[in-house]
Amino acid sequence: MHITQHTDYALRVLIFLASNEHRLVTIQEISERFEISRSHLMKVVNQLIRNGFVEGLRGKGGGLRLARPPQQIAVGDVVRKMESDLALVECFTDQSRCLLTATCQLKGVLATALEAFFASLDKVPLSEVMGPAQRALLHVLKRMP
Amino acid sequence: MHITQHTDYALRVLIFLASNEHRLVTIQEISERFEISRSHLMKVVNQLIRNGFVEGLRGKGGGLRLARPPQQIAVGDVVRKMESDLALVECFTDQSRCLLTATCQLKGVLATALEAFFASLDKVPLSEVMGPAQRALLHVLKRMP
DNA sequence: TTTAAAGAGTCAACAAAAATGAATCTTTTA
DNA sequence: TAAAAGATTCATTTTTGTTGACTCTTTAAA
Repeated sequence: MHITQHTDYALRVLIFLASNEHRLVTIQEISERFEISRSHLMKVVNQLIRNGFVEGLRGKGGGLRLARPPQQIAVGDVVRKMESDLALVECFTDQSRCLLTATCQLKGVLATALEAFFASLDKVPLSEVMGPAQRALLHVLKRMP
Repeated sequence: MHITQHTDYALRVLIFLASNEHRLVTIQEISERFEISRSHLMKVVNQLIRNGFVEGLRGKGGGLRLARPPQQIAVGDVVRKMESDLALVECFTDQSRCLLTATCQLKGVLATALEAFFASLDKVPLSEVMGPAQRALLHVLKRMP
């Protein structure tokens, strides 16, 4: 049972962007801050952009920002979109050759459990994993003109 | 997000044993039935025995049987015991070097979701994943002297 | 209209984890 | 006491995930 580091990084990038909502942040900056190689991080960011969580502005003076306010981004959604392979066991796929398939109910039971996992994560918006200090900052900024 | 095939096999072995509660089943037989190598399956069975789900009787005429009736074995318990590494993300471990650690609440959120996953599996006893036909057989056998 | 700053994509190398099975050892009971 | 069962160890192979170099494309500022 693992979430790929890819997904882990994605969440951290989002948290970082949420903590810097008032400005554009470059991949360069994040890669330095998190001590991850730029090109590696790029792939993570890319997927975040393709999935509509982040807006990437190219060209001089460009950078990244959240596509929506952090209150409207559910952690569950991010994990679902970033984890490409959610087949918990072989028999989730079409080419299963498990000899119990006909009779066993395992697949449904595991699928239900996976839903429970995501349902739990869906309840949590990005703004709630940011940490108190950063969340407070978010409130202050909202009041500013 | 994956469960290892190891765990998958473990569940299948248990289902098979539950479907043959009235007799001893050898690893040999299971390996033939599931088309898995004997020595590989052995490791799975071994772990099942060490965790008290299965009783292994050695020597001539020996074999395997469930240590408890299938109604008393929760799927969640099996998965928990078979999956050795339940650290969803790096920061679950002690040596985490995530630079957000101090402030971010991700760890707790993911841990809660993982609990929800297992809570869902804990509700399901082995007897419920066996398939209707086999379960019916179980009832009949219970009534026999 | 050029240039530099940004993201996008491709590719190959590397590392870690999981799966597999051969060979050998131990226990036990018919 | 021999044969049938599980137990253990080890090495190999396969798969998956991680990493980063290199090159391409876009775009806004100078």
